[in-house]
Amino acid sequence: MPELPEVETIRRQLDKVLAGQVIGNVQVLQKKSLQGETLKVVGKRILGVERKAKMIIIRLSGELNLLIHLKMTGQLVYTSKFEARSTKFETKYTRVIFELDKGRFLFNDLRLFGWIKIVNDKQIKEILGKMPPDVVDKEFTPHLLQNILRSSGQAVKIVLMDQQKIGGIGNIYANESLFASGINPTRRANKITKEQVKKLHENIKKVINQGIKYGGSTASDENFVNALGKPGKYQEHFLAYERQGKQCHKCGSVIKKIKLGGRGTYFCQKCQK
DNA sequence: TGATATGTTATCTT
DNA sequence: CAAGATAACATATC
Repeated sequence: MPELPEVETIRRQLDKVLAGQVIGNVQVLQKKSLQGETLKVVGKRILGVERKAKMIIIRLSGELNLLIHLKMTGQLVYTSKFEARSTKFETKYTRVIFELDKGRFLFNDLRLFGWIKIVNDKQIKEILGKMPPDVVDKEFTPHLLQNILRSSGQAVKIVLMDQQKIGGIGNIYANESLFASGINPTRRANKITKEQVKKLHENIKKVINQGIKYGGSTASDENFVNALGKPGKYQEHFLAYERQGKQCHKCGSVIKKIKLGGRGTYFCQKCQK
């Protein structure tokens, strides 16, 4: 669901439409979805929208921030005041509504795993400081990836998705980058050769950037939409994810699906060793 | 009806 | 104790 490319897509759009606006009323329809003192953000100006791994950070005046994690089914959607229907995007899963001077944005979340936290600059700094580099950061080098993989005996796919180790990769992009690299997802991380690590590093970057380029992905069982309520297009370019039973684009044999760490895992037995 | 899907964390097991 | 495995969270859909 929302992984780095999806979250980045939302960030770019939100930054464009929200920057400079002032927060008016905040409607909390589901208490669980918003943590912190709501009243603090009323009257604050939105300075910009940033991202770290799969989290969105909306920077506010007064050294405040909205820290947002969409988890699996969260959506952040914006409507301007000039749009015909003011209730656009509102559903029974709308959890929080932020009213602004020129529009409003909603936090929709079907499964209630996602959250918004109101935190000050100091708290944000602390939280972000503990996080490892994102796959799009300069610090994410082949050398760093090698160190991460070398120190774990877990299956490589599980390590790639571990947010404590690397930021931004979820199930879709893990499957796609391993397919592109010809590496079996079940291979122990510390058994991957140096050349394979280099290839994997390259392909992670490639796949993530493709994902951003196509505005993220909305797979068949997912509900991802961008900040304008539109689905992504990267699913049209999947080579592994959700392709079980179909032909491998490289060798023509059949893509398999297994469960790894409780998650759907797709790969070609012939191409990925 | 019950299995399945997903990101992250809590909790259990080795 | 740490690493690794699995359950839990919520709910729509097949």
